[in-house]
Amino acid sequence: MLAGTDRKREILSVSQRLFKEKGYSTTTVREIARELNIEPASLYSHVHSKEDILDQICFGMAEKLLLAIDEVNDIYFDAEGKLRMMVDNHVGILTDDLNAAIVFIKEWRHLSEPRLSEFVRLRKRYEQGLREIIQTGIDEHKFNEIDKKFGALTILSTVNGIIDWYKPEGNLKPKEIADSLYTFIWSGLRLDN
Amino acid sequence: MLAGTDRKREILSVSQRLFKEKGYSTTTVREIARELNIEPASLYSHVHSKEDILDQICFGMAEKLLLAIDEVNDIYFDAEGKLRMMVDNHVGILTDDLNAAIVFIKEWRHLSEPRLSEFVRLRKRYEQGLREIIQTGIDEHKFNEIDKKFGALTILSTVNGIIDWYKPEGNLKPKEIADSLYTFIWSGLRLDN
DNA sequence: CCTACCGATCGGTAGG
DNA sequence: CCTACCGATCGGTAGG
Repeated sequence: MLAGTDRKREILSVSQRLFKEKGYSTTTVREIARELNIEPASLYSHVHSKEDILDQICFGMAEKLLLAIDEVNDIYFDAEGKLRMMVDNHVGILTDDLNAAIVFIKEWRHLSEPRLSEFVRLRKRYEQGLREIIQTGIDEHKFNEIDKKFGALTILSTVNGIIDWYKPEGNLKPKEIADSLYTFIWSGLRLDN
Repeated sequence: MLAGTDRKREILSVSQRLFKEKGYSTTTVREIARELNIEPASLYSHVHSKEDILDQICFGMAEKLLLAIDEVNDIYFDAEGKLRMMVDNHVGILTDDLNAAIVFIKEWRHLSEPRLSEFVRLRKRYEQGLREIIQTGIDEHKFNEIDKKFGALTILSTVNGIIDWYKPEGNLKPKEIADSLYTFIWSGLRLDN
């Protein structure tokens, strides 16, 4: 299977949690190994390097999000539908794998070249997808002639912000968060009329 | 003076830039020293430790922001005025010292106890100030009965998001950014009528 | 998956 | 602000 062996998935899972708690740089391969009750050297049978782990977390999330936004822009035709589904997908993907999402958003810059540039390219493609949604709204005379880049980045930081406070065991469910955020963003962009 | 000697301010300035570029953990005291053309050991005449540098950056920004939001809640009486001035202050403080702002927002968790807890307390006080603004709007029947905590955190991530793309040499000035963000947030929270 | 190990580098101190 | 230095720890490899 694509996700690798059981052991490999365990390594990724433990690493995500540690990278989230202490940051990538501060987490040591010794800590990861200890949580798995194996020797540090044994990790290297499953991953090429510490950065390899970060790489798989970051690109895994990036691919999920890109797939989702491409689907939105393929299927929906009006801005309202596009925005609603985009926010719903985005919140769903982040909350579904919160540790990975936090690492993806906060630790990607510790990737080294050439993967760093490849990652930045994927992120730009996502922003481009967001701009397409905003452009649809402008064409429909629903949105202000807002600077599309400004709008895309503002939407992104608004939805990504949930990772700092979302708690799976809390009473605010992903679907409700997505609904609130959609309303907030839609109203914020909407032309007054 | 409060900011310390010239040399100390140079150390903070160089550290802010390096912490922003590479993250706190990945930056070494040797790199900081090299940029100042001194030996690593010489840094310790001006700061107690590497963490001491991070401490001063994080608490410096926190104090500026707290002072500003307290002023807003003291002076302005209606939600529109409060929100407008809060966004303006917040964007102004972040953009005025962008490197420090980025470190403040992204690296504070590398503080160790007991300073870490003190920092978190300051951040909670700021969120409390934001909730006070939202409450004012609810009392005036301008805002939806939005969950105040959700609203405060969403506002925060929306305004903080600018640090990821703001460029001092760009054509979008802090005042314009603040105006756009204010409109976005105000409309997003506003009751439809 | 383990034992045994390595070169590099880390933050920081002593003493001037 | 420098010279000289230290104990600790890092990511990773060889070889089984």
